[in-house]
Amino acid sequence: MNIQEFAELTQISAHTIRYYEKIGLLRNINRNSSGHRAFTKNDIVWTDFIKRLKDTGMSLQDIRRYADLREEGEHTAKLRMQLLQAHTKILEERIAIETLHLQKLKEKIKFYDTLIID
Amino acid sequence: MNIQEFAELTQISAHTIRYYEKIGLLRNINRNSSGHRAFTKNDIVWTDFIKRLKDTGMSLQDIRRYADLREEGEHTAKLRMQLLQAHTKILEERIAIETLHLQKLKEKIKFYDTLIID
DNA sequence: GCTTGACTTTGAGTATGCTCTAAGTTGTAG
DNA sequence: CTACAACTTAGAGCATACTCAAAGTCAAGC
Repeated sequence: MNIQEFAELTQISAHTIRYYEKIGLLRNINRNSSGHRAFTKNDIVWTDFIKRLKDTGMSLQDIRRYADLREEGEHTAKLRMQLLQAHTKILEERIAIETLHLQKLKEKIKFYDTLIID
Repeated sequence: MNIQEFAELTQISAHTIRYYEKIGLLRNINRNSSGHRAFTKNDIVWTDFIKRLKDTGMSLQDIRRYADLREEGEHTAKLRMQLLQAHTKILEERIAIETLHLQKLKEKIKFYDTLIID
């Protein structure tokens, strides 16, 4: 599929997709005879994973490091798993903090509620 | 207290504190006879609240709008409460999404685990 | 009274993650 | 065969949130 279809499916702009390729997040994207990018289903799977890492607060630089390891092959699988484990730990901590923040905000709202009578 | 003590207590650099004042997050900071900022306990309470909003993903611009309303006085209390309610909703949604991401990452780790035997 | 150190201001510089522009190429439709 | 839309690249520009630099002020200690 071409870049527009891929952009549609992944919900990432064509600009950003090219940018992701430029900084090494996307690799080995096929090209057709006219030099246009030809994306595959595998590219979608990988891109969705990039989105997941990004949405959970991983920097593009760190995602790129993961992509580097992926490129190096099977022998880096254990290391990649460890990186993912470290990341889930950070994520768990963030969810815990956000849950606390949420509770505090709700307390503040409750306090506002006692002040406002109308 | 001076800016260094305040920076220590709030865990925000003096640079950033001045920046926050410049963009209107901090207001009416007292000054001593030499023109140096003299922070109060109230400033700490408000700054901690700024941190909470920021840590839950609110932009400095939106925090500034909240600060504007706060400055306008009591009659904006209801509106501020509504802004906070809207923000808690966004936060709840984000926590839900992150929890899903966490689950998916753990599934991927489990999958790595079946691949790696050593 | 002069040095020292912490403060002050204005404005410039930086990192991240896009986002867009300019100039050019290619493939299909009329 | 030419117009046109969609692609290509390199590189500039932008928003956010800092972060720092330069030049100056001020109070306390020697």
